[in-house]
Amino acid sequence: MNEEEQVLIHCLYFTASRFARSITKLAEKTFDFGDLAPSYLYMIMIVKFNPEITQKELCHKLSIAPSTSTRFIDKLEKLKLVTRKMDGKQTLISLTAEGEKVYLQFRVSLKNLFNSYSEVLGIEFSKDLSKTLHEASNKIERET
Amino acid sequence: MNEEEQVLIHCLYFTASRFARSITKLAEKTFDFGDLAPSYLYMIMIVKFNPEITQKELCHKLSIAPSTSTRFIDKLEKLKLVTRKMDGKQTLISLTAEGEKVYLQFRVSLKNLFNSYSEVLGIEFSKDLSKTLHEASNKIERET
DNA sequence: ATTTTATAGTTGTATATACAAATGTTAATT
DNA sequence: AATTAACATTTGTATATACAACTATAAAAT
Repeated sequence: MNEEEQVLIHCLYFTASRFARSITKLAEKTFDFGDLAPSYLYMIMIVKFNPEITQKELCHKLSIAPSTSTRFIDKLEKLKLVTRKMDGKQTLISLTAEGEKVYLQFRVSLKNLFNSYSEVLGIEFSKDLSKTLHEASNKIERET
Repeated sequence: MNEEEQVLIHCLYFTASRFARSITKLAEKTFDFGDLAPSYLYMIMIVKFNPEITQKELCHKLSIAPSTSTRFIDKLEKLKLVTRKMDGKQTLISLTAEGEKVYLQFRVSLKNLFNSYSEVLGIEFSKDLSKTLHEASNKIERET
């Protein structure tokens, strides 16, 4: 193995970005929701479990920037999947009935996605890796 | 832990994207190259180790789409860090003297980046995780 | 030799995402 | 009560990235 490869393999920034690209491609193939990219579906899920969640809290749970959340919610609102309710400084987000329906489909797709990558990477491996990444993100976000 | 968190933690698409965002932020803080985002630096490194590399090969080594490579090279060419040489269907990419200089600085920054995340995640952990992600990407790209 | 097919790269267009500056709203200080 | 500071969200703008359609070149098949 040459030096270049060594560097690429050992750089977590590089391997992590590449891995995210690979698995995003897989996710987009598996999730067939017309216009909705996978990230929107996670937002829907979080709202499902936290009705009237504040936008700030949503950002935190998804690890996205506030401006990104505004754009996501704009789109979901236009599609009539969530509603905004202003409450002083804050904005509370909830699902519409249509949003609930999409959520149910999403859960099915999630299983499919899990099966797709588990087939390639192995079930236990996938679970472990996912947990590891989750914890590593927490550490980085806490410490920086 | 509630169901929502369970789902988020176990979905590799989600944890991988989030982790990539976290570490990209760290990388952007560490790499201070004015206009050049980290990905460009990796491209420079690969060209450094493979003078006259074809664009296709570059795409493969970086796992990026051809159109993305065109845009990257456009930018690097404009900054006079690489040169294009047409050769039939193919385009060969090489570093300029200025590109070589940037490469050297980049290697220093890479060490800094490694130190940043190793401090938070641990040295061995970081190395292992990086290797794991590298291999997992390979598997996914091979099998899909 | 001409036509067809395959391959490499580019261009148009779209999207997720971010940061910085602006806006609006509540809380704190004087 | 008036001013200031803090906070939440939005808007403007930029960027990495992708796909699909296009162009240009080379290779293969007739």
